[in-house]
Amino acid sequence: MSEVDSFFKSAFSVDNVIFGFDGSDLKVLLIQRGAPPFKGKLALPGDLVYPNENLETAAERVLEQLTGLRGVYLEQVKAFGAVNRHPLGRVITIAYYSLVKTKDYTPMPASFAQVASWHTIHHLEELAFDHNQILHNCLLQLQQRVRMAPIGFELLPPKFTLTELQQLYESILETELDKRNFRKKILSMNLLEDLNEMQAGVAHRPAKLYQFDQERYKQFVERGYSFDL
Amino acid sequence: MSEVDSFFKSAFSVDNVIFGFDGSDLKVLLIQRGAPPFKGKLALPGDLVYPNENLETAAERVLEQLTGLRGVYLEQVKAFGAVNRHPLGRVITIAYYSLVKTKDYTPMPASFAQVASWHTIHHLEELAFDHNQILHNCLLQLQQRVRMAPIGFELLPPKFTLTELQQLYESILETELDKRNFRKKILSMNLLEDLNEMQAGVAHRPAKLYQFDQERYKQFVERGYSFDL
DNA sequence: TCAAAAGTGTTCTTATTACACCCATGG
DNA sequence: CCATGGGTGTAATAAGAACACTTTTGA
Repeated sequence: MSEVDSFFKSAFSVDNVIFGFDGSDLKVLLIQRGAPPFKGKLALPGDLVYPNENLETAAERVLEQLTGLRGVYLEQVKAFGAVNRHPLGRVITIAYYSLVKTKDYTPMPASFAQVASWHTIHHLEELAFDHNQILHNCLLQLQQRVRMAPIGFELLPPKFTLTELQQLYESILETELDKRNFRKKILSMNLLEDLNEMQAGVAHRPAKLYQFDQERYKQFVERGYSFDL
Repeated sequence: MSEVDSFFKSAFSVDNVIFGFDGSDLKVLLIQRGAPPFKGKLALPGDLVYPNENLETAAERVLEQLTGLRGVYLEQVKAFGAVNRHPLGRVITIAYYSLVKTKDYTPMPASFAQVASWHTIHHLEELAFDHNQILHNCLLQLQQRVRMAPIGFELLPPKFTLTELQQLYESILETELDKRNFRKKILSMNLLEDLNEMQAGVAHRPAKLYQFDQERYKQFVERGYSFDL
């Protein structure tokens, strides 16, 4: 084999950290591996990238095969390429994270997965490959992202309460926030529309429902902001 | 060729955006390509990654072959993998940026380069491959980084003036800063040590020289901060 | 009537901004 | 003596942090 050929004895994959929010906790969608290596272990959903496929397309494909979802929020984090990260050969992987509304998710066992299920982010067991490290890096990037631009629209149902929004921020940032200060700040951005509707069927005073102002949401995504809480 | 084999008909490379600061402007070290494709065009220094080489090691190697420098600041940004980004085949590249003191740099024509030289970041001509896009992304990441942790130590000589430090921030962030407010803020961090030395040989009132407090610098790098200017 | 979460303002402290003049040196 | 950049403080404004009680509903 010529030297040049040896450069082409490697493959690349994408791995996707799919975040969801169930109303109180930030979750990640993991699969149980159906084949060696690491058969039976929990892992991030991922696949090899086809030779004529863009990286982002591959990440979208993995997501769609697993969840049936298209057009969701997806962002590349970085590449992981330690020589021995894959036991069967040199495989570098490009990590993405995506944000999905858990209610839109309908389980679809994909070719690369036997079982997919939601897991709480914190205190996770050991995952296959270097996936703990990948997950950790994606979480860090999400935590940075949430301070620069709004992401609630991607993770919350169309109508939500301020407490749900606050819990979303708290579970992403792993911190507690002051209720009054949070409301003051988020409402002062004019990002939310009061729907003049109430929660129903809860065993306490019902909360007002809000939705995002789409125009303003887009502006914030594009121009960014600093959201110190 | 089997389907599995076709996954291994691809290669990966690293490309390195090497930033330097000449005392007034932020610069990037570019090479003139000595071989096709894009022969004669300016490009980021980069190389294929050896089959048994870690990505970061490859980025360090490119940097050292070009500049002779080891142990400098180096950070991965992301992967670029559009199907047609390389005219000769499927090559995805992992982009890094590094920060060097321009005075430490001694030109070393590497195998992959005929000429290397510093260029101002803004208003660059068209580069080979997708290198304009890569450079732009690396600059964005540097701009974010500089708000989270100090980077002056990597780019400035051991002794520097407050005005030099301010010009560094201004050229990275592409903005103008108020002199008094900048000094107030940076000095209040206790990050700088007054050396009780002065500039000499300048045709104006000589400036005080400072150096970084190594311990405190390390703390800030690890714990981060929010540096809004 | 109890439990549970919703909703609501003010004060204090801290950080940010805007702004203009005199000083020390080399040529 | 002139040109050049170095060095300094204050007042006004804005943002952030801390904090406790009343309301509404279902069980």
